Formats: sequence, C-alpha cells, structure tokens
Amino acid sequence: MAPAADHETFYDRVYDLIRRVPEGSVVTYGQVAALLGAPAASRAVGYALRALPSSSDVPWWRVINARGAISLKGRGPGADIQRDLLEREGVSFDADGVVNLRAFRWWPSVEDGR
DNA sequence: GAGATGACGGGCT
DNA sequence: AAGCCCGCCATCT
Repeated sequence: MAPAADHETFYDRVYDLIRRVPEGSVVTYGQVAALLGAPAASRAVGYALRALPSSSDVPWWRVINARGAISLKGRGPGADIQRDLLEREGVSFDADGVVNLRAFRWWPSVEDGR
C-alpha cells in the first residue's frame, strides 16, 4: 500500500485527468493512458481506478473501455452502478449496453487545463 | 529483485 | 462474426 512517492505517481496523473472529464462525457482507458503519454498503459489506468477509494472526488464512472462498454461487467454490481450514474448525466447506452463514443467521448481542449 | 495482478487493447485464428 | 491469445504498463506482494 502506500505508494509513497515524493513525486506524483502515475495514479495521481490519471486521477487528475479524469477529474477534468465533464458531466455527460466519457473517456476510455486507452485514451487516458495516451493523454498521459503512455498509449499502451491502458491496463495501468484500470489498475489505478481499481485502487481508487470511494471517498475520492474522481468521477471514475466516466471511464469506460474502448468498445464503449463498462468493464466492470461480470465484476459485481459495480457495472450497474456505473451505468446508472452515466445515464443520470445524459450518457445513453444502446441495446448492447454500449455507449456511442463518437457522441460522448471527451477530449481535453488545448485551453482546458493543459 | 522477481513474480503476480488487472476497471485494457489490438491482432490473429 | 466471435472468441482466444499475447503484449503493454505501473503497482503490489
């Protein structure tokens, strides 16, 4: 536990980025990794979210996989919770439980925070 | 220091 | 078209 890095860990960077995702929008694991400069670290991104405490202010539910589906599927009730949270924000799912990334995917604007 | 883990992704069969 | 397999990366034990 306690990653204890004097420097912000990769996790922190992941959280920081996700905190910028506005309501009603989503991003993919691979996308987050790419934005952090590690396009192949999508798994690490998921790992970061897994370790995320529920008390966090990070909107983890806005992160889904490249297919536009919820990866928590098959992993407990988490998937239903995530889906519910997204639908409340206006993100819609199709019959297969997939989000239309073309319509809901968010990309940070140059002026946004970077 | 080495091995195992995991909310992923992409390629190949 | 669907499913299986391998690779990637950062962290944890």
